[in-house]
Amino acid sequence: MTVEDLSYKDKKVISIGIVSELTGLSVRQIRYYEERKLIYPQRSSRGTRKYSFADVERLMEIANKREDGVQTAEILKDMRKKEQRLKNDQQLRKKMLEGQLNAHFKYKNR
Amino acid sequence: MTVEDLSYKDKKVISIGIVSELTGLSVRQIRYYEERKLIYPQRSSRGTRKYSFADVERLMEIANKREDGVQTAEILKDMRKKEQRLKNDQQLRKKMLEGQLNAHFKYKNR
DNA sequence: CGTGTAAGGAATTCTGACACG
DNA sequence: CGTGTAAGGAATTCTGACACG
Repeated sequence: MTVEDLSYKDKKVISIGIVSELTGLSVRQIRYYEERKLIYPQRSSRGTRKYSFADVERLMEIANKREDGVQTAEILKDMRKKEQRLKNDQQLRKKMLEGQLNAHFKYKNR
Repeated sequence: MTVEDLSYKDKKVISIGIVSELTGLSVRQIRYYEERKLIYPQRSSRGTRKYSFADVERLMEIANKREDGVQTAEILKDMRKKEQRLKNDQQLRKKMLEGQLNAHFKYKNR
């Protein structure tokens, strides 16, 4: 996946009506999930909401959980946990890389 | 690039207003280029045009050529030539692959 | 809590046409 | 040829609120 492709996934260009078609959710539901901090659309100059493909996928996950009876507050907690795990993983990888670099320079410079 | 990423680039989900912002072209210009067969948006259920990121990139190419004074008829010809070259290349590659396979089986089976 | 709906206003989109050149 | 614009209508989007539960 190139940098350009990433920008496709995260570029906020889809209007709420299309998102509704794509996800099967009503526009009312989509706006409500925003109110509950589950999703963050961008606003265009005149105030209409714009979503990315990543947002659409996130909304589909939310829809699945809601169908299983999970409340929005619960979904929010799960998402925050997931993000935390991701951050921890990234820090761990960073630390391991630093360790390798240190070991490398110890051997090389002495 | 995975199959999913391809679908992002080619999925027609962007309304003409956003395309106008993204490309700097007026909606009048975008509709006109469609009239001249340079671009093929999809129509939603109620008739509004929907564009993909690939369409947006194509429109930016068109904009560049128009700035250089190239007429739409000329741009259309160039695009058709380009597509033809692409097809020829693909056929050539296919033929070469077939040749390799033939050579392979000749040695193996006799 | 989560979602539907009617309300009123603003902005978008569509088509066919006239204008300029 | 390529683009702007006014025209009239239809559909979208927005917000705050009431309703149900």
